[in-house]
Amino acid sequence: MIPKPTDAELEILHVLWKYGSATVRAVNEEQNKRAGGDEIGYTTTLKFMQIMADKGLLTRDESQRSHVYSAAVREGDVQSAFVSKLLSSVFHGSAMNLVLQALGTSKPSTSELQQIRALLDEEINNNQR
Amino acid sequence: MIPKPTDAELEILHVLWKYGSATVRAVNEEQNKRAGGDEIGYTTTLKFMQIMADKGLLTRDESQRSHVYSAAVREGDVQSAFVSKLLSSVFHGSAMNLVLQALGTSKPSTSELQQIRALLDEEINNNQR
DNA sequence: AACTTTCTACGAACTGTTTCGTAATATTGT
DNA sequence: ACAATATTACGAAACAGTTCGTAGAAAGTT
Repeated sequence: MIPKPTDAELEILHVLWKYGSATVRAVNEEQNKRAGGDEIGYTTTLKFMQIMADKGLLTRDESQRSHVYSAAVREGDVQSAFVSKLLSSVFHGSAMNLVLQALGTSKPSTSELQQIRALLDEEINNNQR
Repeated sequence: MIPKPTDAELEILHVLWKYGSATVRAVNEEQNKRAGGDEIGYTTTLKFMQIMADKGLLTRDESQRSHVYSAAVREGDVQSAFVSKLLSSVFHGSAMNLVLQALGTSKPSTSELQQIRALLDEEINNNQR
């Protein structure tokens, strides 16, 4: 089972999922480019990436002086872990309620709704067989 | 904006949503009836309910010696807050991806899928107009 | 009235998360 | 070679969440 990342860890994972691999410096600069509020200190980013490597969320290549990190977990797996947690802790395990809430909360466009519908049809067909 | 409840607070809210209102004693007993692992101490439940009343998550009637608490937030609003947070922190704001992940993670039955599809069709029709 | 039980309030310990300062070491520029 | 800069590692402070022990007041029992 993969460890569920914290908020700060998720930010770092997003950068690494986007770029594939990166140094602490590059990740920290990307974070601060996005950041609205306070700047995130370099050593803060460093510390998290070290912790995450310990936890198994990241791998790193130490052959260069500036270590190069990569995500060790897939984005889909992390999303799945969060969805499972949310389902059990907030939705009594009902995926249907979650889906309805997601649709209600975020008003997707008609074309997105149709895409979801298409996926749903496929799913139903698979079940039938 | 309603404060996002923590895990322990959520457990208490579930009990109060179910029963409408309850004393600390009743909530604590319900929690321990469900609990798999360690018992939750009475004062632990009490402390949380006091904190939650301060935060505005609960209201309480102090006219009796045993104070009677009720949820001050609707379950749907709390679900919506969690979905919003999850969307922005894990799904880049894409409700569609969240829906797909929810369907993939939890394998709903065919009849549930059909219910969701019906809702979706309604939504699409509303948009068209 | 004295004893026991139940309740609230408060404080404090413990854990996990976030943040950064400082020290030690390596690299680069003059 | 020396100074300036960049990088890692470590430790610790600050904050939030969770858990409970103890004290004191109120109610119930004998």
